[in-house]
Amino acid sequence: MEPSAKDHILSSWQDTLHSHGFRVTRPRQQVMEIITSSTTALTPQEIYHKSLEGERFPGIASVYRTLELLDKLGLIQQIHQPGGCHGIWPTVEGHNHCLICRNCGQMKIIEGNEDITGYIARIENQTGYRVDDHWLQFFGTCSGCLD
Amino acid sequence: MEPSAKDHILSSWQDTLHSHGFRVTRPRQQVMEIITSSTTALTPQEIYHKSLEGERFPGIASVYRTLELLDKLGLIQQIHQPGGCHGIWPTVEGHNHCLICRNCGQMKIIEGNEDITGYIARIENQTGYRVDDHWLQFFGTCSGCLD
DNA sequence: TCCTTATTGATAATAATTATCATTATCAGT
DNA sequence: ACTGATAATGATAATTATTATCAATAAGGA
Ligand SMILES: [Zn+2]
Ligand SMILES: [Zn+2]
Ligand SMILES: [Zn+2]
Ligand SMILES: [Zn+2]
Repeated sequence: MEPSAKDHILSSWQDTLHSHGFRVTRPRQQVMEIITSSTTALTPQEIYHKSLEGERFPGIASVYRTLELLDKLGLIQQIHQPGGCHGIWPTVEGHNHCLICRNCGQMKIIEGNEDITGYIARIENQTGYRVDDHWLQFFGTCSGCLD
Repeated sequence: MEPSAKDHILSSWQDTLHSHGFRVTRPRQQVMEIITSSTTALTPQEIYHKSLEGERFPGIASVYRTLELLDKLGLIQQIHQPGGCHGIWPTVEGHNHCLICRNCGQMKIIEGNEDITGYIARIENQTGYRVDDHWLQFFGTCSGCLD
């Protein structure tokens, strides 16, 4: 069985930890494993509760500490939704947009290649703002939930 | 002096409260006044602390209760940002996007007339999702902060 | 003005996050 | 593989944000 995308992210994250002088500990591995194997953006509490399913699990403080570290290293990002805003998801290289199923929470990352530069230029002219970033996210129903 | 846009929103909100059988009380008026006169999206706590500047002010519980009511009536919405997600802002009629200054927090609402329907169709084909809504928000620097 | 009752304020309870510190375990150096 | 320095953990206390409770108050119709 070839290594999955998840395994690739996991080992890349461990390399990043090591190369920054951070230790790869069991609690950190557990949290990273949960994040990378999820199909939905999980909250810190959800990550903690998932970890309880194992026979050994990290303390809640270590979950938060790991998330803080992964965030500082730019490995994760927060996903915002109308119903809740602490969803954790691996950072994807380059500009992108996310697509979330309202029903089951399943997430997809859309590699961003849309052209809204014209729209942005118009907004800058209208408002006098200089725009340097944007969030574009889509909400809907995934194919599984459509059936 | 002609009535400002803020006064117009305020009296419209009071009408909405009355027409739904809710009383227009002093605490509610204070919270509504703070929200409608702000140039930035305020958190519940910020709204409460601003209210303390007056000689009489609502209890923190009434601030939350008022926000809950305004939200239920669709009069306010939450503004999400990388740094924090409980910003309260008056709802604007129709589809729109928001533009936030990273430096001072000043907000502008852009009446949404962008054309991303082609992009959405492409995403639906790629992913099998049905997309029914989206968030598009811009971050940058306002003209005041550019000087 | 009076009366009904929706709403408030004070505060307790709950929930989420952060701080503290003695103990544990990673991993570089042998 | 063993050892030691110390980064990191777990348990728990502290802090912060939000919600629930309930007797007292005040909005607004009669
Ligand atoms: Zn958010
Ligand atoms: Zn779904
Ligand atoms: Zn500004
Ligand atoms: Zn739009």
